[in-house]
Amino acid sequence: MHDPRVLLDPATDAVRRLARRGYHLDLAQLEKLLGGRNAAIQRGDEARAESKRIASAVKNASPEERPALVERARELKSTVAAAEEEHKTLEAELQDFLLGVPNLPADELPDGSSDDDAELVRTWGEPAQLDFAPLDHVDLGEKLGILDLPRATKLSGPRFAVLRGQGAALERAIGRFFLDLHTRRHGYTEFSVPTLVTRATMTGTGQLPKFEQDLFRTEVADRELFLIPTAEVPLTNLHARETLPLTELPLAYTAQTPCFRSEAGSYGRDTRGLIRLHEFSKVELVRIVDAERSREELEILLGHAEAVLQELGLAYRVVKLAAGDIGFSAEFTYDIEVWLPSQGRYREISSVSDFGTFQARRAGIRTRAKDGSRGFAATLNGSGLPVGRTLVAILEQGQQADGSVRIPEALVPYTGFDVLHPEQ
RNA sequence: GGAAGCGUGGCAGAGCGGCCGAAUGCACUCGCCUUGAAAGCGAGAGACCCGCAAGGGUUCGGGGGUUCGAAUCCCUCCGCUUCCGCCA
Repeated sequence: MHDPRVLLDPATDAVRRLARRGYHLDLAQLEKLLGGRNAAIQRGDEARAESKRIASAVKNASPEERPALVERARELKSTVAAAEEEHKTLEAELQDFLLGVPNLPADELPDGSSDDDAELVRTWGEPAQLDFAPLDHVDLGEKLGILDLPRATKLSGPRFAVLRGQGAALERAIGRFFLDLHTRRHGYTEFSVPTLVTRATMTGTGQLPKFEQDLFRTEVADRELFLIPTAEVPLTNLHARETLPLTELPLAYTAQTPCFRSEAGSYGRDTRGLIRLHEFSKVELVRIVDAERSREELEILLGHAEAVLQELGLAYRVVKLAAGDIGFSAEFTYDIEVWLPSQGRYREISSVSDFGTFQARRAGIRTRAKDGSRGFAATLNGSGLPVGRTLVAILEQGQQADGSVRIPEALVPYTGFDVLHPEQ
């Protein structure tokens, strides 16, 4: 959420910047809502101030003047009530308006609105030259006996997966490897957090109110809870409505959680395999930092996500997303894309974003400097990494002519095996 | 699910319907002292909103009510604690 005054400030250039992501900002409407709200607050405050003066005058008033004072105080009550009513209405309208305004894309991002418009930052590792036709992860997984999609569909419908035997063990190993790397080498604190959260929590990070159709929603009795689409939601909101001393930042948090996504609107896309599921496991990285330093922190975070792929020896590239392609709450996003031999191209495996103070304003994550001055923190997050898509990359990049798959060396201590062999 | 109790500032903890935004202690900030630190001494400081400012308003779990006036009285919701039941 934005500070309305910042949006209205011509120096912000908000209309042009939001237009880059296809959002039309109605400045006139915003001005009207803000002005009306402030005027109502003023009126209420003035009337209330007079009430207070009268109230304290009453007890020292002579019996003759008392009735007039009490009468005047009674009148003021309705003035206050009316002003408050108007304030409440306009406040709600203003909030609705502001909650729907996306974050301002950073000027450094390329123009455009699709992943084709992304700008290549760097590539790492060489896509292996295979002297055989590569299988995709579904065929590999089935031949190896570690993946059972038909039975997943039997249990839950499309877009779910069952991993079996060494496949399940591999998933567990990958998650542990990620967490160990981030906690031991990158300094993250590991959390175990709820995967069902309230509407307010979802609003804090920007999933609500706009993207309810993307979420799984539960309702038991009169209680409504949402399944998290990413651990970003609980991790970032851990400090909602808190004031953090600047000296305690940056905070670096990580958690492995299941992630639930409705994938509404992606019918027919990536219907095969583990790429796009309603439920998948992911290790998420969240940083809560001094807003002054957010862009530097983004580079640090990106490095942490990249380190995972480097440790695994998986070829990937980093791209800077186009201004029109970044998420609602983001102002700057890098995507990390991993090489998939079966598709002959790079596919997104991690998204690393700087949200500036956008989420912090929604969630109320404040900072206090040593001199007492106050502000909002910046929040960042990145996948570090999703387990399923990593498994896909490991299978596909590690496949050999005989149908076996080499397990990355770094993972072997976690798996206890270094090769997966096809079942006969 | 049943019974009882409790919700005050970062924490602990006072608080007669007006003199309470709220005592006190700890923590905090800034000085002094010290080679440095601790201790000690002194000073300061809650948060949020409107306002260029002066200033004003809100805030004692949330909401509603009584009253000219409520942290203080009433209703209601929420949360927490303890006991019982059930349960992983």
